[in-house]
Amino acid sequence: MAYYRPPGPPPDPALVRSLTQQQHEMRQRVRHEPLPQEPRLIAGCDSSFPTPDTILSVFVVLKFPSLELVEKVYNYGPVDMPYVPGFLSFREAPNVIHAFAKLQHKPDVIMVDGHGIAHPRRMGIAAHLGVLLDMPTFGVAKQKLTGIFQEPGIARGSITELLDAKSGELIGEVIRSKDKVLPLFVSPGHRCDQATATRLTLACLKGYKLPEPTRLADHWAEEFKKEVR
DNA sequence: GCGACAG
DNA sequence: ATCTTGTCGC
Repeated sequence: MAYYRPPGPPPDPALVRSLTQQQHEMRQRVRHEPLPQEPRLIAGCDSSFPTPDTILSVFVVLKFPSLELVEKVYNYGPVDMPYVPGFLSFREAPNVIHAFAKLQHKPDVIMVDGHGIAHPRRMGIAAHLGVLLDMPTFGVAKQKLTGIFQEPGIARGSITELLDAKSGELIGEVIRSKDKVLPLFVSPGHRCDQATATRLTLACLKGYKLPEPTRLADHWAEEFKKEVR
């Protein structure tokens, strides 16, 4: 845990206002609903940074529910936007979109490494990408960004709700994906609902803390990183 | 006023 | 996210 974080360069107030406005507008386009049909292909998405100013985004596509890997692609490019909590998508989405375009097999749903609506303005990167790609998406994050919750039981499969501290609104679910490991934060992005996000996450567990789509995207991000260095 | 703060 | 060794527990 990061108990203390040294102060980084202060984010430009004007930029933050602009990005906040963009999120409010995009939020109006988000829809929550079940998938039209059971997915045949599920994708995993993740990004890494080979150097401080370059980003490498990865997409893996797996058959569902067998979880057999059918494709993996990546895109590598420069990053301009700095990291500001709550505005991660503006820094990563552009490159992620380019990686998605390289896929030969378009998935039925995308599992994103990060939050869906479990975000201050309900626009985490999973929701953001869902709107831009007009694809069903949901987020699986390793750390909480916002909300309150009770610690789920230590047994794999235990689940508790992630609620907005002020309104009490359900913004996600906290899932113990493996015995005794820190829980995951799962929330719908776009064209997906909480029940589906949680169900698919559980269906993609293979004994590791991370579900296969995200775990493999993470793995290949490390492998591809060697190629661009 | 005091914390919290995805990747 | 990224930089990093040894170490604890199943």
